[in-house]
Amino acid sequence: MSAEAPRTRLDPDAWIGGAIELLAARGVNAVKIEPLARRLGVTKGSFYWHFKDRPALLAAILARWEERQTDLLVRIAGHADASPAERLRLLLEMTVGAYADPEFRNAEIAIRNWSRTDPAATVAVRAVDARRSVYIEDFFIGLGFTETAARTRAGLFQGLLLAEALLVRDETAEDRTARVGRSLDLLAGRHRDEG
Amino acid sequence: MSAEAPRTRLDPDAWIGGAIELLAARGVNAVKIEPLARRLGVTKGSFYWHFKDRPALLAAILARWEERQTDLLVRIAGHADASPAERLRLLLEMTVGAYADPEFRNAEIAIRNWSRTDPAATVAVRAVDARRSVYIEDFFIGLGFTETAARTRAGLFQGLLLAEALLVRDETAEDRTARVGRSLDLLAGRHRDEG
DNA sequence: ACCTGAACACCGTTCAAGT
DNA sequence: ACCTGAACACCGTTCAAGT
Repeated sequence: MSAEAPRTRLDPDAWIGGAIELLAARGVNAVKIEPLARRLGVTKGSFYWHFKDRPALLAAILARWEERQTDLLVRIAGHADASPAERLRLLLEMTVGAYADPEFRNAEIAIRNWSRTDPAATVAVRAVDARRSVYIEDFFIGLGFTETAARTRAGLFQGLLLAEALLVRDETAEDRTARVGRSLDLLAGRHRDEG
Repeated sequence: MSAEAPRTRLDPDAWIGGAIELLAARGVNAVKIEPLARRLGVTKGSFYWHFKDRPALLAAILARWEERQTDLLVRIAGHADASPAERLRLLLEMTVGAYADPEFRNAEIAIRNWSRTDPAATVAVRAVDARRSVYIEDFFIGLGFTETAARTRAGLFQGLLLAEALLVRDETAEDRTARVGRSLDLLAGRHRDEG
């Protein structure tokens, strides 16, 4: 019935979504109430209706990230037809590759660095890493490695995950894909790269 | 001749040193003029005698880091008696391990995250990574791998470097050392961890 | 040559008041 | 139920003035 311009009325999710965009683009410290309010078309005072303060917003971001990472492992588990090696590749591509959730692909490293200085972020990262570790180790055990060997290789896989997210490389997309493929083959015990 | 209390008079290096402490402890965005001035016992106004502005201080930090990383590669090259595998372990330990320069050990990841949002930091990180890559690849080539295989393994080694710097693990120091040892053995082509 | 002190702009937080 | 607007504290930057 109303003919007036749509008044901007927000819910906490809208603030969290906007906050994650800022986080991914420019780090935790760019997640500021006033610029965020401007982006959302409201005054900064209204933020405090939805959240107690800035730390409460940051906690909500972490909760959303943890949820998403857990979902991801569940989704991969759903690929009943995929081999352990294919699941590893899926995990890599869904975390840092082309199939990664764009909302979080760039947020991953921002969150990881944030965790160096904020105990709340440390807890979230530790939880996600621990879940990933168990998952990845199980893959390698599924490939026939001993528990010790699986832990070693899982550590290297997680390193690869981080390196792909973090390192700036002068490399074409094809070269990257090929190199990642050889890396996974190496970790999985095949040695196609030796030739 | 003067009997007065030592007046606090600083040079640019003193500001850079204090800035790196803040960077390592709490990230780039904690490198703020006013708190830094307080730590150094002067007023913030005096900062602008030594530096044009905050970006100029940040640029000086990056220059110092690049210098240090280059020095590190040179120092390792000086270990004429060390095998390629031992050099890799040295690089790892001097970058993230117990032998790392304490001024920069914690700054490493802070700088890397910083590079996601600041082009000047991107340039510095890219330069350091490129130099490290060449160096590490040469180690693997020295171990008898083809260029392609060396590049693959160098990528995994850099990942390991990042993982050790970044990941929060529930692991004793002994377990960590053993796992890192097995990781290096695996990358170097030995397979002691299979047993 | 280096530092102080006062000034102004920007963001976090609060809160009384609006709709 | 959600938003505005004004208020106050903190940090970046400038600059005239001190020693």
